[in-house]
Amino acid sequence: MADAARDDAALPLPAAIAAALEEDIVFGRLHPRERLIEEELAERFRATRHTVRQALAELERMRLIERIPHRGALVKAYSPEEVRQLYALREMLETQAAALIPLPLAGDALAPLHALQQQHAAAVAEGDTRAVFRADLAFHRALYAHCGNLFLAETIEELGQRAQVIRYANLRSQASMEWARDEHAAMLGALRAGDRAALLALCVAHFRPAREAYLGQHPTLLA
Amino acid sequence: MADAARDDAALPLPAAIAAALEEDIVFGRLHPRERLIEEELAERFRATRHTVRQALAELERMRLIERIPHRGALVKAYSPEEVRQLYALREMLETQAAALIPLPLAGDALAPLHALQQQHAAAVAEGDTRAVFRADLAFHRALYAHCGNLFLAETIEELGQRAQVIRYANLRSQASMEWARDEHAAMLGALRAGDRAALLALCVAHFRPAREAYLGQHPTLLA
DNA sequence: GTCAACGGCATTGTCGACAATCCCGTCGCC
DNA sequence: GGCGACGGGATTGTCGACAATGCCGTTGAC
Repeated sequence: MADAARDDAALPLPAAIAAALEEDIVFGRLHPRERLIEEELAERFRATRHTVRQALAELERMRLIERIPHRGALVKAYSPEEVRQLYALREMLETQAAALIPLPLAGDALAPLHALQQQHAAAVAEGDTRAVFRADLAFHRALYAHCGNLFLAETIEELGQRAQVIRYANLRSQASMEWARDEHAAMLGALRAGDRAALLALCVAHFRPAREAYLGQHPTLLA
Repeated sequence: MADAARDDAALPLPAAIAAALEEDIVFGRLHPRERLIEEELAERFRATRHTVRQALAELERMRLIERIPHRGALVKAYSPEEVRQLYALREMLETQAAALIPLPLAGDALAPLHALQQQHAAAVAEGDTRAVFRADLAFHRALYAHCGNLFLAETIEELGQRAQVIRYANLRSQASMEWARDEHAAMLGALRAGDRAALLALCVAHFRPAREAYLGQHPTLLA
């Protein structure tokens, strides 16, 4: 079990608890199938059980946990086949979205993306994995927001959330974080240059490795 | 405001309330922007406010309503531009899914679909719009379940739910219900014959009209 | 006459306590 | 010795009451 609540004060309490648990799941401090007990969490976060309950509902909405009536909440586990299907859909959507981004991207549209990329790079440099995680999410959201279709962008984000355990398993290796950083930079270059083919290739190449690594590491996870 | 709770007993109470409200929204008994007041609903469904709250959370998850903290729940409204984007994504996903269904579909895979189509046809014959609505949902879910990608099927269903107000605005016209029925039959034919081109054409043609009708009818709905 | 501050009312959000459910070890019967 | 019924303990679900919030009409000052 992980350490106590991080002070993400300022955001509503249930959201803060959900965020903390989300990180616990992403960073493997809570493993698939592990049970989440409301009262324990309430104590850990010094909140009422009611508040914890709301946080669990939020995590269920994000599909990071599964709740079985009268039985409680489990960290969700994906079978290799599910991972393959999830990634197939993500690839299809992200490819489509990348194809829809107007190119070249105007300078004032590029600036915020660039700022996010810098944030990500800084977090990588400091080895602050939590910040890397958040910055990476923000970068990808901002990137696909430019596809011009609100629903497509939302769907991509939701599926990305579901895949978090897989996507961010590599946050333990400095090398792969640096890889991601450099690919982000390359994407910005393609956006600026208006090089559609390069952008598409980068988007696909960007998330394939995580899938492979996960499937290699959990070869026969039954579920 | 609509009439009292329908006896969808047997399913958990919050789900039953959510289903009833869902139908109210789909059939236009609750219009976009209309406010949902917890206590009124509690009285109407003879449930506690707590139960109603859960139902609202469920409807929010389905994106049929919007909840603003301390201000309550509103039936969600879509601007014409949002409708266009939503439909663009739906078209893309349903086309892809239809392209992935293995053809021709084996007989024992066809049978359940056929049964659902019959249910739909029966409901159309009786003019039971509620049943038509439910049967149509079931038919499409079963159809796209055959695409072989769980997540794609789920995503299609979720986006379909979000589009319900648009999709089912035509349930007030007997003619369009009969149209839908005939198209379902044609889809089954294409599945059986293994005619991919026909299947794709049907899937696209099947939901375009609802979009046009909605956009025509709500020409400048601000939002 | 206009505008800002106040206060009452409708509504939503949270709490603590209690009820319902399920898992699992124990007992008794065959 | 195996197996089903029973029951205790842990855990989740629900309730009624109370607190917090925001809207809106009213008031009063300038």
